[in-house]
Amino acid sequence: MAMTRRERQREATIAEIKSVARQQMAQYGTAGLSIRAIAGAMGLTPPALYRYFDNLNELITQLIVENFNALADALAVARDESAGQGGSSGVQMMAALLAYRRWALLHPVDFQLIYGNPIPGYEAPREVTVAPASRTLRIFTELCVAMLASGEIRPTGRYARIPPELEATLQDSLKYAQAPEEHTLALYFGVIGWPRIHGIIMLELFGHIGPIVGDLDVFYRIQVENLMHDLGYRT
Amino acid sequence: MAMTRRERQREATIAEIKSVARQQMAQYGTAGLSIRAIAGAMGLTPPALYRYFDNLNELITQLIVENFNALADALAVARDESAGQGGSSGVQMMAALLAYRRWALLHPVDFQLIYGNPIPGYEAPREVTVAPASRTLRIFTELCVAMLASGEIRPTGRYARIPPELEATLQDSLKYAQAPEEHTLALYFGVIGWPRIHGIIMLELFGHIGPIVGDLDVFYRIQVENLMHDLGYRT
DNA sequence: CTATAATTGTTAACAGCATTAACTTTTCAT
DNA sequence: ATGAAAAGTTAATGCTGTTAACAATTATAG
Repeated sequence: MAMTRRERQREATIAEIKSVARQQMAQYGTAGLSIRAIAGAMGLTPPALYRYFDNLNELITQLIVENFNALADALAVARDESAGQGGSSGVQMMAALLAYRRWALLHPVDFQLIYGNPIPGYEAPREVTVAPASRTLRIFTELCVAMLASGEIRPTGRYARIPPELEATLQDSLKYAQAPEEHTLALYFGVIGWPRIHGIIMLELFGHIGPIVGDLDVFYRIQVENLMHDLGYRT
Repeated sequence: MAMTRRERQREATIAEIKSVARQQMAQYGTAGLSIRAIAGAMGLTPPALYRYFDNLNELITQLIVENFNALADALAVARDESAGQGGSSGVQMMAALLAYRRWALLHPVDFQLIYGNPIPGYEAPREVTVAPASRTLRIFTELCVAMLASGEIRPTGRYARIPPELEATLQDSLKYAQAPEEHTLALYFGVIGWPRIHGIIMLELFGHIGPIVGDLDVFYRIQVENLMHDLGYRT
């Protein structure tokens, strides 16, 4: 890992580019992402940036990857903090679910960059983004595994078993992720739960439900509790 | 409503602009929205379009309004068709919920235009978009009113009563919409249910859950049924 | 220590974008 | 038929990403 002086310099410049890009976006929205603006803020001429990125899309892609990772990290931190305070798997799960929204509200532009339609004409290359993008769901799923194992969640009724039409594909997904087959129900709970909270945040970010329900902190917390309840969580 | 010949011509031109804009967007994504491209396709010079729209943003805004209305219309049609076939309120509700996704899949770009971050640097003026944007939630809410009134939905447990912290604001929202106060629970169900299906579609559109669950038609249908079940719907 | 190569940066230019101003043509109404 | 209103054009401004050609800097090998 020994880096020459120049390599370190280069890494620093790349980091600065991303940092400035992030600032610009936070200030002016996803529209603020402009090669010329970044270069200007760094005291460079625009073409200089092309020594560090093939083009603007590549820069965006790297920002997206970092955002996916930052979100997943935030979830992991929230989970671990909860665990450190002796929180059960269910408590950890709720902590992670709350962290999902907290991160989205703290970094609305970054959240839109990964879960909205970031830049017109730009399509994120799946082969690069899939892995970091999957981390979020995996965290939720793993917590579901723990909750099922500990019996904190005792699913009943419709939620007690996986819909047969979906079971095969879900199991394949687990195989692909090298996870044990018994986790299928947990994965199902993951893909059920994730969109439930994601939709709230999406609509909140664009102001579609805020004015109606008023206190979105409370609303979100209750929906998290509703989700846990529906999955069979009993306090 | 008597229109002069010139007024009719003008309306036709405006309609053509929007139509071409829609085509361009459907083909090249939200990025395809370009004054020059539209003008080119119409055999006009770019500045000519400024006789019909103050600027590109205004055109986008009008497209957004039309999209909100088109989506709500699609829901209403689905609901009415179901009603015409003797469907109960619950069946109508599920028809509307399925229509929400169907419209999104049929018009992915239009859906992103209203529920994603459409164009960088563009922010939809709320005073114009709020009304058409609210129609969707209203349709869901009204169906919840009907389901509650007919007893098709008998909410239990957590869903039996509105969280006290939210009740006041929800009632205010009803007053604003000149709806009777007894509909508060229905409105609550609306703001619960809408994000639940919205999140699925958002994640589906960006390819985040498709590969995992496989058959999204089935997955979505089951989640609609889960939602209905959680709200207290018993077949 | 010097010469050579690699790296980093610059200037100039191209093509595309939205938008405005000034001017011309077309169309309608008095 | 005349004059006003509407529609469309050309020319220009100032943005954008990107490329090519060239200059300066920096590291490495002899």
